[in-house]
Amino acid sequence: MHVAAKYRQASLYVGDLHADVTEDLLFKKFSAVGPVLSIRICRDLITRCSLGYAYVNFLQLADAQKALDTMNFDPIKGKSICLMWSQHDAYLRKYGIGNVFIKNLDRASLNLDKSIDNKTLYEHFSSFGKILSSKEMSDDHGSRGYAFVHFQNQITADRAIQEMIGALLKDCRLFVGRFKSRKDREAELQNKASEFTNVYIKLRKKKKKKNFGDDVDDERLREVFSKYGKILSVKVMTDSSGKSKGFGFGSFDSHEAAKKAAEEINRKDINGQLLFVGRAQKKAERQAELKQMFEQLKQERFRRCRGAKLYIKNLDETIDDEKLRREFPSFGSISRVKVMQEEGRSKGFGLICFSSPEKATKAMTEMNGRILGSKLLNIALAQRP
DNA sequence: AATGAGCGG
Repeated sequence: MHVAAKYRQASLYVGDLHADVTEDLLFKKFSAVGPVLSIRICRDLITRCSLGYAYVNFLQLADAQKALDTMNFDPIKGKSICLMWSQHDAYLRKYGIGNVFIKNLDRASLNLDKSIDNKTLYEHFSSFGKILSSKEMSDDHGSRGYAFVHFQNQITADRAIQEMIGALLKDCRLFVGRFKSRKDREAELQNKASEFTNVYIKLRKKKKKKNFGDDVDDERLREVFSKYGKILSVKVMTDSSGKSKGFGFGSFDSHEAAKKAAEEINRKDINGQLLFVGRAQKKAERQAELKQMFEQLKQERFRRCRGAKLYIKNLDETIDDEKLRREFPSFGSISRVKVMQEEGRSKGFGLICFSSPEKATKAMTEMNGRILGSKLLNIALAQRP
């Protein structure tokens, strides 16, 4: 066997190194398990700054194994090192075969020494077979409650999953499963969302009455939903005093029923109020969607009003949107009128959008300086931002 | 609830 090839077998990759760790320091540490042939910390060619990883080449394979078994996650200069067999083939390193995801780990204790948790995890799971790498994810606040253990082969990984799923670790019932890439996971969630069985229901906004009347309770909601299929549960959300928050949820036993309910009740009315019914979303998802819709609306409005928007200043306090609109009737279609308000009171200025710049200009020349209520109108073309 | 990142001479 070629010399280089021989030593490569006893070569360890050392990652997560503190920038100040030196070859000397590593040599002292790893020589404790057996003779070390060479050590190299990889550095930037120009600055010579540590790239945060190194190779430790042992003379004996058994010593490398021993280092891996006993020194993984040991802190050097306060930072836990991460030991792996040197593997130059990026495909083999990154490919997801044998990679296991673990969640619901205990994160109650703010454990600043992350090496302990990592060592425990590594020791626990190495009883199933050879591990390429493992890590419990953490941040400044401690464990994030999930981890990865990458086994050398899938059979071992599946056995570990089978044995460890539902196992108790520090009072936490673990979830263990095959690792899924972000892309796969997103696709899976998308799939699940399209097969929804939970629906959200509320009244579409009106000026005064925003939500359900107080007369819509669980029973009434059950009635509304009942003709679409078997209902597992309904719930009108209430505040701490038991008053309806004006929206609720229904859970069906099948996607078909939920879909039918959403399609058929949406835009129908209940006690004369128009309803919104759709797939129940998580709050963050709903908020993101609303935000995006609002942005789009704003942009559309901006495009439509380009060059045709007037600012009206010095407005009498008694003038609201409707009164302002009525004062500009003869200049063609007005697409939008808005009197700016603060706590329900006019701020004394507003804007009007016309269907064309010509109509806006005409309106301005004819209306500027006119008296409305008790004040002289001050009109200007809105500046392009 | 949560699905990573890392490889020289």
